[in-house]
Amino acid sequence: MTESLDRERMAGWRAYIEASQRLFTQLEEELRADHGLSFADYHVLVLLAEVPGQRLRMGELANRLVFSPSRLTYQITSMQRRGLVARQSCPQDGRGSEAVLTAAGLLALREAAPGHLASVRRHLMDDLDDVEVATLTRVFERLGRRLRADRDASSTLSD
Amino acid sequence: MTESLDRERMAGWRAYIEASQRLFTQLEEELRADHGLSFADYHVLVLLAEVPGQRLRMGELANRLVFSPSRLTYQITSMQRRGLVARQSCPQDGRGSEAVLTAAGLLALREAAPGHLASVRRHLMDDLDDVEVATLTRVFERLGRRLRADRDASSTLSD
DNA sequence: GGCAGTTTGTTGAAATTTTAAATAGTGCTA
DNA sequence: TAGCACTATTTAAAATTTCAACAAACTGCC
Repeated sequence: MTESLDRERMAGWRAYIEASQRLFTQLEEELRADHGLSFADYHVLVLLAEVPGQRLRMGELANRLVFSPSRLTYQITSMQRRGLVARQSCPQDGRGSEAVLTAAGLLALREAAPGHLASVRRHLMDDLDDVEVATLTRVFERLGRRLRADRDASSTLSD
Repeated sequence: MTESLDRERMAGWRAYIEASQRLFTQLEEELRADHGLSFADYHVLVLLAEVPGQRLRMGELANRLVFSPSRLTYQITSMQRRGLVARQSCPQDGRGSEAVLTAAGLLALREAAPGHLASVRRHLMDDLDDVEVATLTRVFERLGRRLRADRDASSTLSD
């Protein structure tokens, strides 16, 4: 009984991971072909655009993206070269620096977003009914909260 | 109205992608730390293990993993070096080759699977009720089917 | 104030991974 | 059998990621 329940859950897991992998690959391809942006590029632009001042500390950005510090440095340097973001040293903390969305970055996001969101709708959302959307949202918001909490907890283990 | 519906759907999308990214990162970390396997390694092992003869043509494997041919060659060569798979030329088609699961590969999978599946349960499945599992399964099986169909269709466009 | 210990972010070198173009070998078909 | 298509690999280059050091700046404490 637990056995068959497990099997059902594992089938769900398999379906989830395989379809997600495929979906992410597909979306990244379209984003790159149509707008020259990687998934990470796009995600950075979104995160910066929706925050007051359109700026975030490197550390905070790394947390949200689940990137290592040096990986984020690389990512931001690359975006800086393309003019999508700028770097500013942090007023409050001389060690820190902030990534700031540039006008070009905002423009790039505005150009990419409609097409990208249309892809998301076409590949995923349009096929879901309201109950499914609600369940999906609930499940993944819960999961996200829990994973963030886990991460915070494990980084505090050394205390 | 369509407006607010869209907003709900987009919130769902955001939650889904962020939590999934976090989950996959976490699971890959554990898999690598505990068993020295990448997600791709593990996935190859699973695909080979569950197919009769424990062997798949390179092309078929590439399709299932959504890998380019040369990327798969690299992946399999790496696993071959570690003794997890072997290569055999295909009897039916002299051009082709097959990746075959080795005893060591099967062993590695058997060692890794319980811990990995436990992680999956702990991070994701244990927190879902039956209705949520059913919805998740249904949604992603449908999505997977559709994405596979899309890919097949687009590769046949040249006809 | 000044020192020890942290934290923040970057750097540079190395390792890994991915891509793109060219290639070798085989199958199919006119 | 010639020509074209298909399968997979090779090669070199590019892109990405990690790791270990590092510098600068903050903290708290004496």
